[in-house]
Amino acid sequence: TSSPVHHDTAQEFFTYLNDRNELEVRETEQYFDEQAQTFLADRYIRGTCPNCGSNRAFGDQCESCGTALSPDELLNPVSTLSGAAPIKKATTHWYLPLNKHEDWLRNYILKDHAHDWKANVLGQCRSWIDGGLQPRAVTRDLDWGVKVPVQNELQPPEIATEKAQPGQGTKVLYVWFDAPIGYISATKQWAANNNKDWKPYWLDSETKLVHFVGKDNIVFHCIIFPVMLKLHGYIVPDNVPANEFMNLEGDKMSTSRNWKLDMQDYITDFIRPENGGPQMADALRYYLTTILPENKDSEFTWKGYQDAVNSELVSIFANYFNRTLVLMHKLCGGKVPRFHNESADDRDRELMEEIKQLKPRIEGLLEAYKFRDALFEVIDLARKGNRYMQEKEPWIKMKKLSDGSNDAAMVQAEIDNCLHLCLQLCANLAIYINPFLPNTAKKMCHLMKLVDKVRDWENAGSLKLLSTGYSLRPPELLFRKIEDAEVQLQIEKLKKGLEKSKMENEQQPETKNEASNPILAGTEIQSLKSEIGYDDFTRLDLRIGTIMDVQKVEKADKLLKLEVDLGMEQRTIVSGIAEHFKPEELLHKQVIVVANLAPRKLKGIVSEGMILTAEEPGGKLVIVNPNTLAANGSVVR
RNA sequence: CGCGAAGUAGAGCAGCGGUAGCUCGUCGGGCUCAUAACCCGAAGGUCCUAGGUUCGAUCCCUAGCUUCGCAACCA
Repeated sequence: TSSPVHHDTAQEFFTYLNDRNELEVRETEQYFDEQAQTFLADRYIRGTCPNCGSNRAFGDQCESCGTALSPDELLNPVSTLSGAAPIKKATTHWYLPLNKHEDWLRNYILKDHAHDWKANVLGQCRSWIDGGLQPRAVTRDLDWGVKVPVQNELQPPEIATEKAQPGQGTKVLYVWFDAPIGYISATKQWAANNNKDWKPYWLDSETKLVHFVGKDNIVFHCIIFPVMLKLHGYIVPDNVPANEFMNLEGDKMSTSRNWKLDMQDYITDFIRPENGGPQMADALRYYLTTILPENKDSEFTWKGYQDAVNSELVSIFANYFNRTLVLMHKLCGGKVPRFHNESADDRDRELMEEIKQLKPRIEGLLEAYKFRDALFEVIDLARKGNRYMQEKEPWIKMKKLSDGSNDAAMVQAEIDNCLHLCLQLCANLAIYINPFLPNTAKKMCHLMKLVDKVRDWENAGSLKLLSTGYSLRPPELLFRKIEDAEVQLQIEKLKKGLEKSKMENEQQPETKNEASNPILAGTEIQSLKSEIGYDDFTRLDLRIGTIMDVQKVEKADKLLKLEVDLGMEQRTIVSGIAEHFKPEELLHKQVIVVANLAPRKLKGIVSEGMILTAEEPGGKLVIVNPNTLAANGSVVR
């Protein structure tokens, strides 16, 4: 989204809508925090509720009485960023009037797609639409991002008078508006690179647009982006089969905490030629597909990975392929035996039927976005192959043959038929598995000396993929197994990474952040506040304290109630850090306390001070504390 | 009482009014061509809890509990 193509596309998109009056311009007075030099989101403003008198109401809603508010109604507003009283400032923004499109959205989602969208997606959308759609601002006052392509006539008046500060000078497209347009600009770029026309991909009604997203992304892809697309005359999503979340070894994945699967590590440990080769990428693909969180959150565990790979992918699928090829070399001299139609029995015909019928079945599952089930069907076909072979027992028949059985011709025909069918099944498996495990399919075809074209989906179900007399390469294993030690190693690595990130965070704040949008990278470091005098500084009374007790505050996600020993006294401090620290992590830790901050009630508890934390660009909090133990009550300056 | 989704065998998941299923794991047996692989069989479940509707509820309704998301101008 930082490329010129994207900037052009996003600006064109904006201009197109703006020129057709599909956007509303509103000049609003918004609260502005002079210290933080930023306009304040409703939620960043607190004050006294005009309804119940609670002094902890937010700009949009009072937590105490539940009344919906607007920031203007608050008495004594305070910025939660700096603690200062914000001032009012005029600013102009463009809004996308989602409310005007409610009827269209109802038809589009709740009627047209009532039966082919997933329940969680429909539920989420219904909740949004029924909740009343509001115009959404598509621009923001920032000094980075895609500039709003409009001349100065709509720039707010304060620009001329105030000295230039970051965050004031320019209007940019707000991230959520410009990010999905990235899909379009990416298409343009790709088309340019490949000598294609990008237009049909976004304009032809035959094109099917499908967004594969996580559950947190549903409303953007189902409501907001479709409205934008419709207004610009582009096609709208045909489906948004949102997945739930995948966790890792019992905890949420997090880049900043190093609790993640690192691709580079996986490549080093598994995919390097000496460690398994490209098939091991497929091993990961396999496991990930089997735990796809299609209906509920799922969990990646290395043990689960090992089990899935070893006992399903290797033991059932790859082993079937391997034993077939080995047996063929042993019993049929490395060539595909002929199929004796006259000797075929019901069991043979049953298997042939199953091979054929799998094609429509998998197609149906893929069309319904049931990838997990589709892959299961492929493995199940290999399972059927194993069963078939077990029942036919060609190796026993071969013994009979060498023992000088009387009807040798018939026995030979049975062996031929069994292996012929097993081989055709192998070729089919390569085609069926190709959409899921491409590297594996490729290797299978290589071993069977099949050209790339054979892997085309149209060939699935055919029983004539390998012709009689065709000689095949000597068998090679498709995958290696995952050893217990490797699983241990990966888990150790994970834990070490977590420790390491903790250490690093304690020593020095990291600069990397979790934002996926490149525009956000490196730009979240807050600009400096305005200069203050030494006197201002001395007004702060900072003290060393030790946390003696930690409790979660009831019915509050973010609050922890801390008992802090300040030497001369013990203070109760309520801090909004529950999402970043577990109570036991904080117990007995030293902290720096703002000791002379006016007491304040939070969730009914009087908080007598504030503990200092550092906020990293990614939003992660780090406790600020003395390098070595210091006496409680020590003055910090 | 903000909204949505989820809670089913040790684990991962299907099912969604009529004898509770699948994969893996466990146990027992068979086979030996195959990466100790394959095949057959068995054990293992108050289908979150409590009420209700029904001839009958895992499934429908109500309430509650737990988990995860969304909502607080974060895509």
